[in-house]
Amino acid sequence: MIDLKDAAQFLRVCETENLTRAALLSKVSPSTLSRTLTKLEKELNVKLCYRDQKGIVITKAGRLFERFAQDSLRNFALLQQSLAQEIAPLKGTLKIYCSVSASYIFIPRLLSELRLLHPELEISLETGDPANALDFLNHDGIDFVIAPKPKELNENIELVDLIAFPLAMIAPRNPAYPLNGLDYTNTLDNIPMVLPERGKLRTDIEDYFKTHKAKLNVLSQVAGHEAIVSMVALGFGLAIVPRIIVDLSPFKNDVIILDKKDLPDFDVALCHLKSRSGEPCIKAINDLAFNIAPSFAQDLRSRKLNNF
Amino acid sequence: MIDLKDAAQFLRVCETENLTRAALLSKVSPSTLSRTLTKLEKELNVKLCYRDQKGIVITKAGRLFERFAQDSLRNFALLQQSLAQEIAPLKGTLKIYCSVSASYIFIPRLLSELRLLHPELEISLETGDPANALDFLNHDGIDFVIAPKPKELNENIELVDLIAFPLAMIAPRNPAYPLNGLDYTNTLDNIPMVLPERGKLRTDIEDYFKTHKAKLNVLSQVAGHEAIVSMVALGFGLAIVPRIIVDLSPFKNDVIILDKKDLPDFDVALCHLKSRSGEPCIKAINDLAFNIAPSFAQDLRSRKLNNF
DNA sequence: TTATATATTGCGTATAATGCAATAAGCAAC
DNA sequence: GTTGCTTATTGCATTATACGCAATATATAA
Repeated sequence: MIDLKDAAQFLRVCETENLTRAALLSKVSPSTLSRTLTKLEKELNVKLCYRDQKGIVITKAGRLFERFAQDSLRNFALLQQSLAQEIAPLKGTLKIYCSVSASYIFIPRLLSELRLLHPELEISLETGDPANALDFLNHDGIDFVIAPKPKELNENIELVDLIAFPLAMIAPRNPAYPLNGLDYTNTLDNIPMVLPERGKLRTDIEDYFKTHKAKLNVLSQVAGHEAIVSMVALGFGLAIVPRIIVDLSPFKNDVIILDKKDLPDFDVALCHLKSRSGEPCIKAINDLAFNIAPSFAQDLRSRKLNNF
Repeated sequence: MIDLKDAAQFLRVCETENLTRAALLSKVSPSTLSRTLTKLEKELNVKLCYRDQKGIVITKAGRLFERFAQDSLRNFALLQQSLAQEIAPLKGTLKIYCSVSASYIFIPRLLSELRLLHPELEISLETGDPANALDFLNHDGIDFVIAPKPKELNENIELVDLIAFPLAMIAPRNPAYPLNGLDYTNTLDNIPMVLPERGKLRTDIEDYFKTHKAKLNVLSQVAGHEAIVSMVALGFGLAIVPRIIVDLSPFKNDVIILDKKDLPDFDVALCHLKSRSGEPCIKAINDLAFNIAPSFAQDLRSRKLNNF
């Protein structure tokens, strides 16, 4: 019989029409997803999609199953909502750690949903440098951290993807800051950069320069993404930051966004210790985050971020 | 994530409120079903039913999940119907073997559904003694048999339950046949019985007398369930037959149905060789039977049996 | 008390799922 | 053509899961 997990994977295939990407989205290997497809087809006795080395094309039967999968998963989400009200409301204190940047993007919606379901639950929010946020899970009694998604997944940590922020490269708008006459629109090499002191964004930027074989000229190092925008606005150099940080900055109009299409995304996730996955509170929060994660992307698109 | 197989098992639990019986219906062991319940509860993070040595009581959350399970499985059945139309219609010849009794109960609906889906498929129907019908699968080129469900499941045979016929004990109505003055309403011992020559019904009756420690007095042996009713009507003895046979018999008004509540059911199933489960045609017919099996029970209740 | 019925759990086994690495095959650029 | 990139699939070894049997614990009935 059909497993909703498999149905969800098939939906990713329908969206992307690309097995490899769908596998990434589903957090399984392409081989697993390939086998899921054959399993579904054997179970349903129908060809769901034509597949060859060119890619994937969903069949008519596949579209029928897609609808079924969508309905089922929507119903399941609704069921979870209904069931949430049957759960004994959680009590105690929930400790969340996140960066200032993240806090005002995710926390409002997360907490307002949480208050509805579990009014008794006290929430303690700590903000700080996200660079080594994951360490807090082990030592500081923190239940969850909202952190940049680490490149290689830690064995002990379970996470829910919250959002993928596009990165943007920014330069000062004021023509009075010519940055020594460098033509920074065409080359990266040796451009003076304002960089975060450390953390995931820092290494992402270093990697980006490496793949472009450009020398990274670190002009100044700053703690906190927001401050970076200010520095750039004042002509201290160029920078790469999540675009959302630019949009929300009071200096937004003092920088220009350069056209760099190959910048990676800056993925943010809600993380907790895998060893605690069984605890009702951990599971409840995790499910909640999983359910509302898609709405963050919507919020991002509509620039509706903290009007709660 | 939820597997529809588990959801179906939970539905059986909701129907019976009894783990052991639900396990039987689902064809799994009670231990498996028990673990399915805990798995579902862990997955959904809710208590679905209270369970102790007295039995099972479904919770409010359980009822919510029951509705979800029903919806999902209904949608799945609808999906399968839709997909069936996408399948390349089957060709060739399908050979079915069944008893005369069974043929006019199941075959009409089965074949009319089949014709709709696969007009090209030729159907060859053979009728005969169901006693050793299963042997036909091995030797006689028969694809399916409709047969009494064997007590211990054969390793090589896969089956779909079609219906459970209640058995009924019947006696002649005509007071001119006092059967030697025996008070057969209170005791079974030594009552003159009309029995089928052999087959599942025969052994079921023998078992029934054994558990009641009553001597089985075989007055006459008859081939064919229908004829048994005639014999009883004519005063040759008492008999135990599927109640449906009585209801459909032209001698229906010449026998009376005795009040025996502990008679077992007479289960009928559609069987095929497990080794052929992978063949598209076998799978299609099997799925079709699985989907329409519940309607047989409805037909039985409403006595609507062969108006097709 | 004994017998029957209930659900659960320990344990060994069988089945299935998973990811890695290798493979095959199309496509594009040179 | 050839090389390099991308695509999906498959062999293989590992791990996880599912399963049923048998034993257990507990309640109900005789």
